[in-house]
Amino acid sequence: MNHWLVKSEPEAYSWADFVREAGTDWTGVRNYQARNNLQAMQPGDLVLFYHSVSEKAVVGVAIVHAHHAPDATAEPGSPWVAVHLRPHAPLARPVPLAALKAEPRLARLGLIRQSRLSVTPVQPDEFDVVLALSEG
DNA sequence: GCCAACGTTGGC
DNA sequence: GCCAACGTTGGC
Repeated sequence: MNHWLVKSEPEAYSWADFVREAGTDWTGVRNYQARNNLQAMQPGDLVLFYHSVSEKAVVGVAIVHAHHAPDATAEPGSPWVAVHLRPHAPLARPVPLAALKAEPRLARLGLIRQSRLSVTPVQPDEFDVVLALSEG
């Protein structure tokens, strides 16, 4: 199983919206590197859900429910894809970006190294560290 | 509000 | 194919 992190501005689409809808097609990604990451997602993969801009914290864990399909919000024939995500569990407490940056074991986290990339892989040990921070 | 990072576009 | 200009994202 692989692990990932997706970003969303909570003003545009929040964890609360996601829970209310009990899942969503993760559409709107228009960057090839991020798209490649969407294409690599498999059902059952766990995905950290990060609120960017106003909150800057990891707030929950989603699970990949269906692997990639053409993004219905993109032009037909375009290369963009979406996966279907469902809520898995909220974090016990949100983990702020500052806490991620302060943790040496997360120094190589994609979110930190490439802050603009909206879909990034997460190593299993990094995933565990984030969960531990939310419980600590 | 500013600015760094970075992707895209288009002229040459 | 190079690179300057420009737009967007997102942290500070």
